[in-house]
Amino acid sequence: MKPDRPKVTIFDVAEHAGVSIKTVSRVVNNEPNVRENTRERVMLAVRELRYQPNAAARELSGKRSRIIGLIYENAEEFSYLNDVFNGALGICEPAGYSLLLRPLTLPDPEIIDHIRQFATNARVEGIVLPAPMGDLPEVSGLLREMRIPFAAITPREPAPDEINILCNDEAASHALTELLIRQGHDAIGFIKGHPDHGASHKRFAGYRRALKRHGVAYAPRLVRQGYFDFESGRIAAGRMLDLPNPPSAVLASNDDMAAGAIFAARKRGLNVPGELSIAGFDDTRFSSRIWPPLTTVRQPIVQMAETAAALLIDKLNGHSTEAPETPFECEVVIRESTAPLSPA
Amino acid sequence: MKPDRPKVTIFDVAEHAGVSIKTVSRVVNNEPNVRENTRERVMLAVRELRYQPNAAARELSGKRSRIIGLIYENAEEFSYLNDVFNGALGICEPAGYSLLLRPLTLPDPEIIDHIRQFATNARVEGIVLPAPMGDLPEVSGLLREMRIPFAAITPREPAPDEINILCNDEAASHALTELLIRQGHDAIGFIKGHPDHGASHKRFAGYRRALKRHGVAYAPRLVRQGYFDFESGRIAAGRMLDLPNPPSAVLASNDDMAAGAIFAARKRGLNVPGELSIAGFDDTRFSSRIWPPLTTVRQPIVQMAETAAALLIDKLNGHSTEAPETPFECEVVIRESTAPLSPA
DNA sequence: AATCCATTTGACAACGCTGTCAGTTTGCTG
DNA sequence: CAGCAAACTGACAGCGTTGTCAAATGGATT
Repeated sequence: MKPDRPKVTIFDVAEHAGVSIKTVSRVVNNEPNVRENTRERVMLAVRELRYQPNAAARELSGKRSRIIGLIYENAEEFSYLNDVFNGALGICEPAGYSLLLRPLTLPDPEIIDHIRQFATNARVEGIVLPAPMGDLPEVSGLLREMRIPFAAITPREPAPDEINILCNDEAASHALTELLIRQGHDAIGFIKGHPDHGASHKRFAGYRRALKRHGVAYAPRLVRQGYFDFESGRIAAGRMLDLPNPPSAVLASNDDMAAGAIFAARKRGLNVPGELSIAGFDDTRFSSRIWPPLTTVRQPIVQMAETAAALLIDKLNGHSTEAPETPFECEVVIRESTAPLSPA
Repeated sequence: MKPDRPKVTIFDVAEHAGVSIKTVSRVVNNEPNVRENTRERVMLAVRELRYQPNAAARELSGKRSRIIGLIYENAEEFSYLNDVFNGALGICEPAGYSLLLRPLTLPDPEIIDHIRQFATNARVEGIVLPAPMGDLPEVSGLLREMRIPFAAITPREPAPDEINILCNDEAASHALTELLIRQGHDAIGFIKGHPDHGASHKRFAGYRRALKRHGVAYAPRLVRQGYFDFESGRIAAGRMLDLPNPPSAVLASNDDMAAGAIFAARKRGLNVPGELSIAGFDDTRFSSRIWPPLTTVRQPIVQMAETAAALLIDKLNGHSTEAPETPFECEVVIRESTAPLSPA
């Protein structure tokens, strides 16, 4: 059942190198106060014997599990999770940390218990909280109370001493809206995101600011509530399109809803972008693969997750957390789902 | 930095219940030979003190890490991974296991070292290998040599005493091809999948068997090599469509390539399904959200991953692994990307 | 009541590492 | 070359469990 290879322990290395186990420990953990000469001798023994420290013993003795948790909403709609996983894993791996996933289905009345159990049972040292987990006050409150360091990836105001990774959603949304206005659209529909996500509000704010700046009247009838999923986008867009004076462009708060909007347009025989321009947000994997390819906003999710993990690990290791307080930059990606307002 | 709550240890519970620590251990681990009376007393103490066994100590002493690894190909194209994660996590969680992810970028010349390190360093007890990891002989060979139990999710012939989860790819492909033939198509293109994936061969075999069975001539010019990604599907389909006598239907070995095929058709101004029927395989999340929604084959990935994890855990716990030797059933999902051959 | 097993319980030694602290060596200073 | 601080090194005690094996208990049988 278990590997047969006789386990090499710290004692074997110590003997081989002619030092005490403590010295081996020092070398392996890069602690100071070891003569260069000695260090090399130990390193050699480590390599020759292929010594791999026993993680369980380390944890038991040193109180460091080297495990980081990642709690996420288990909604299949949020395709950005893959990027989050990849980014975080890419940092944890070389830093000697393991990443433990914990999906949660929201809303979850027992969320507190679930997280508490995850934190205790899986003995995680720190936790990464991609949106919308970082937006939930009960979650961040619990972790704060449990004194478990965490890094939230969400556009909320950074709390003091807490790691918070954000990007300029508001500005990107502003830019995207501006693009549509410049293309001649003046009846621009907006599909809001899930109200519990910080990003939803930022994106809506950018839209409104752009309208105001360019003197386009804000029409509440052209704003619909969505929930970041395909279906809600399809329904919200459908309602707007069935209006007496439908919009000539629709801005959805994410790509899933934009895809829903395209679907709704197609069902009504509308040509996109000829008769209706549609833009999304996120630049998910399939945004460029549906027809027409979506005009959208690309966020550097992988980098954001990398930064979250890196800062968290720094913090766990007691380094001063030099948070980069400038938000990450989003980028408007113009594809074929948007076009200048046709004279018709 | 760390939770302040004073840790409750097995000693506290023992004292509280008036028994020895060993008895507490027995109760907590559901071992036999404890008087019912005693058991209840201990359980009570456990609950009152909210005792949670220390995983590191357990592992150090008992040699059981309760960690399962999941090694996967880090190709963003394989959206079925989310289902695999969810299925496996759903089983591991309640069984008290943690799931550790290990993405690998293929081809990886150092794959052996990477896996060896993952297995040792992360001290996993067993490993889940979704396709195409289970298809790589060096991977299964290494795990066999290291005596690490694994569960492969891939359509290969089950090795004796090894857990192998598969579904009837071949039959599903046969059914899908048959559907197109019944709709009047007799020039049906086929885009093969990545040659290193067992599924590719099964799917191609089903296609050929259906052609033969219905007396449709097999035309090598209508078969192109793809690699399961969007781009390769787009290119392969493009080549076929540019042929003097293009096919009236194209069957792609997965949905990403089918999406690529739709894209290629659109670029050439072809109406799908009016002038070209396209079908895929996998029923990924966005298959029903692109236009036209894809006719495809749905595999019960979540269930397959659940079964893989469950059987693996059974094996780790020494239970007889009653492998369900009947493959899982795929299901043809008919949507709007396929239509009867138009008389034109 | 004495005897004998089967069942139940407990004492104690691992498990492999890091923290503590004391002991040893080294390199300077005067 | 003694004297001393600073730089190294090592002995040993935990960390919280489980495995081993001996001891205690209880019930059935003489």
